[in-house]
Amino acid sequence: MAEISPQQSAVVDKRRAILDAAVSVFARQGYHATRVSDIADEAGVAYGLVYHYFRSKEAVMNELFTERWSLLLAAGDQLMDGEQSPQDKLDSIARFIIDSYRHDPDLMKVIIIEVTRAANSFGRTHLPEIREAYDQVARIVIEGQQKGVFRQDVDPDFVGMAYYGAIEAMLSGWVFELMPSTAEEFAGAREMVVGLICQGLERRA
Amino acid sequence: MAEISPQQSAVVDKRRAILDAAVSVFARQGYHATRVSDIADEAGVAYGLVYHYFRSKEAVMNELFTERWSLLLAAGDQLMDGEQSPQDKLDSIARFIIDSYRHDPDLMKVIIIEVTRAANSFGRTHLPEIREAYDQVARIVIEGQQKGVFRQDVDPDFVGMAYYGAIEAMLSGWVFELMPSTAEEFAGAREMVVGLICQGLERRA
DNA sequence: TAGGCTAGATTGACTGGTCAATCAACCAGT
DNA sequence: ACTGGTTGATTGACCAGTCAATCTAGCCTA
Repeated sequence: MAEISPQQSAVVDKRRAILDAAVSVFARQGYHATRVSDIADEAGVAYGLVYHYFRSKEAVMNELFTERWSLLLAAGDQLMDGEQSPQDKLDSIARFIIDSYRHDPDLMKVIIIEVTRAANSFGRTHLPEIREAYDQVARIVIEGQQKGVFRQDVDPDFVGMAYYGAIEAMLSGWVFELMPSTAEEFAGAREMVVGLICQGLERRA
Repeated sequence: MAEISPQQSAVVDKRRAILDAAVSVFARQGYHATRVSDIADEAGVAYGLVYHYFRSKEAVMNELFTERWSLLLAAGDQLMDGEQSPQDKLDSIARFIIDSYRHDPDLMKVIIIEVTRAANSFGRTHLPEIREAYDQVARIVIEGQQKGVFRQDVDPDFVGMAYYGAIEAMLSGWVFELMPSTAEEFAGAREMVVGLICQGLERRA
């Protein structure tokens, strides 16, 4: 049989294939239960090739995390300069994360479970980048406080952690199918977290 | 005479020693990085004795989790019948968790990191018990809605997850020393989460 | 009271299986 | 014939769990 679909570039990007395979295997079995041979098999590639492109199994995971997380941080940075209200900025952050999940559930599942919430394995390693995301929220809170729309008696850093904590919990609910994950659910859930936190942050008359 | 437990006072309780040792080793190295021999060494006991008292390394962890989590659930159950306001009930739950952490930081660290947040290893196993805790919060929210003090447009189950998510994030901050953990910090942090969520839940005029 | 019997506690060397990582050989394109 | 991608069998380390041997304490019997 002829090839079903010829690759666009002359050389098939095996490195990419390995990363994509890793995402789906990690998502299915979890990082620890995944053997390097599982990744190679899923990618349709020889075992050793994984080690040609990556220093170790851990390096594969790190690459996956960094690729996506840097997008998230970039989106957050861009937000900071915008003209939106602090509430809308918080909403945009939640939206970006949830859209990431909708767009590539496996990848986000892996990142949340194996890195963000796995605070003593990969979470340890990537703590600085994770905190950077908390800090973005904190900076939005400070802005809201300066503008007088948010109460003064909360610690911005603290809100940063709590905000991400709540969003993570929500994603976990979808990942583990504790909650339905239809398009309406995604939107509804986002409005709920953002609404809950924003009203919680409001300065009172 | 029906004296207290026969040989418990004379003979050192090795089973307890093993559990206590496991807590501190798990807290120090994490579950996966802990060898059974580490636990035995820390307990000052032979390797094989661990298997005399426990079916497996995993069974040790399960015992630790269940011992403490059942206390938490019991405290929550007792709360439900009380006369306190919904807000005070939410506060009591946060207080109980934080007090648990103050009383035995290593144990709570292990439970949070290896079970509660490790949603695809032990978290999977103990999902029902963990959800039970979310449900307690959800029931409090429902009560608040019925009394008319909480807004109607939030899903109680959702708030349950978000509430625990926020508290977990806070504990993680202490565990990983991202935030100071003095007595005042503990109290201040509790007031902050509870205040944030309760104001977020308030029905508006 | 000594001696012997039993059950349970305690020991740690050993086994069996798993898997990350290596490496020498093999190809394909130039 | 050289370079760099590609292969997969092999190695070597690690560690959970087993097991047979030893110890201890209570307890019965003579």
